Amino acid sequence: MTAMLQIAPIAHEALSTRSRVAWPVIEGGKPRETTDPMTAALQSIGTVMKFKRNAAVFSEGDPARCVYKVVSGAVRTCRVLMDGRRQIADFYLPGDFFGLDWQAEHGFTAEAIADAVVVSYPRSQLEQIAETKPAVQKLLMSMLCKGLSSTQNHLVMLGRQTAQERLAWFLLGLMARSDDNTNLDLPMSRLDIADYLGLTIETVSRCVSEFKRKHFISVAGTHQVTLRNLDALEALASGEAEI
Amino acid sequence: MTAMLQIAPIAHEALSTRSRVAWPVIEGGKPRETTDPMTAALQSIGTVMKFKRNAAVFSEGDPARCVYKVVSGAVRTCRVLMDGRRQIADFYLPGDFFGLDWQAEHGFTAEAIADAVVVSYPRSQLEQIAETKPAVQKLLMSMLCKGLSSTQNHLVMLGRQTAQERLAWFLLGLMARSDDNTNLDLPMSRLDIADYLGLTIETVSRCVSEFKRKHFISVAGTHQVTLRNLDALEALASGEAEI
DNA sequence: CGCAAGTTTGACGTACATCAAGTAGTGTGG
DNA sequence: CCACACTACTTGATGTACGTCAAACTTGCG
Repeated sequence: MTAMLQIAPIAHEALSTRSRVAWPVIEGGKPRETTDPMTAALQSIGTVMKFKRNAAVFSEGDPARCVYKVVSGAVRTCRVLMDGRRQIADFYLPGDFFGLDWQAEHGFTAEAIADAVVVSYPRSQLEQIAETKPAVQKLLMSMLCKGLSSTQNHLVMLGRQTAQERLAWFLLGLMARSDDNTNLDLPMSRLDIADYLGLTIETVSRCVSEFKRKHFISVAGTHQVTLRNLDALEALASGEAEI
Repeated sequence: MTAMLQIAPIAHEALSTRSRVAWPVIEGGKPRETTDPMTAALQSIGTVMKFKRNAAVFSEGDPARCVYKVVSGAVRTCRVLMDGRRQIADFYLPGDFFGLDWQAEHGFTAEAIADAVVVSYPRSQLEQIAETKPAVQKLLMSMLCKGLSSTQNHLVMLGRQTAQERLAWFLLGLMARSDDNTNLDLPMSRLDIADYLGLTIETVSRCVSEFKRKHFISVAGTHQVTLRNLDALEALASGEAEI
């Protein structure tokens, strides 16, 4: 509630890693960024940073000084309760912006799911640009609105959907973000999925098995999923009757 | 996903009601609005509207043409699944703005909880004002950010908290919104609370009884609650150990 | 290869949902 | 003022979806 304005710097723990790891396949997908006004205006003020798997980009309570964009890899924002329960608010894939809190402090911790490259944009400079360029201002607003809207959908899912409905919703959401390709690469672990969907790892695993049995999906190597029956998945995700 | 741009007008069903009902006691509380730049700029473009209990201010899928402010009464935003399951995204009390979707369509339905008076501001005019007055622009951004932040907190609660923790969180949230007065008026029904917290009406009722038994709260007439042990409630709400 | 981390599967427990009666509150008309 | 109905809330008995605990199985990197 009270903004404490702590002076702790943005977490740079894993900034200088140069590990030669294969980037997640996700990066092979079509780049989400075309030549929008934002990209041009932002190129100059961005700083490239690298993070190893599980390294924090920023932590809950850090002063919200920057906005970030995923270049490669993937990022999650989450909060951990005192007894270890964790809720993931969102996943960010290449091209996605995150950390747009625009308040005194970040309310969530952001961590790299897989080794990630991220560009950071100082908020102060971003605000300057926005004041002179209404197009950028509007883009910021629209990004915030999209975030709000997706968070609200997440809310409904967590409040009222069953485990199977949650998983179907999750898979279709991922599909929509990867140009409606039914071949999905899940950069995150089962635990991440569970904490995103408000379930346990075991329940997620059981639902995946159930979907395989019903031929809704097929799985290769636990991180490659192919959606095989979109109609059935969509019926589940939107809260229609069980089969 | 696809913006259909339907031409249906904003719901005006209950606009012209003039029923002489006692307004909820909430209105007696301190007005949340001081003389901010927004208020001045907005006074001219606002339209006052009245809604009877349960009347819709706007419905899911309506074109998002206006932003609204509660003058008196209370409003909820919710979504109903096909089989009747309902999730309430937020409650809005006098002074609160709602409907700030800033997208093609409203993602949720907004309904009056108690008979309500609301001011509507056309988005087109609001955008004009914002372009010339950066202060208004910033206020819009900050309102959006606050909404996002509160939705994210809601998310964690729905994903990872127990029934008792949810109720404690809810009561403390209401308290914070009413100038930290421990005497709360709940304008909403037990069903509304249940649908906000992702529970059933019976579970909410049982938790209220449990809190009474433990002397965390005392209740008069089902809608007047007094918080009697803030420490215990805060410990619960933030996910500390059970007692 | 070989180990450690991640995932799946099974047996069992529990918090919350569901179903079903009650018991306030609230408003209406005599 | 009470009788009536109606809606909202509470309480109890029982069910179930998902969590927990524990053991096997896979996967993938050193």
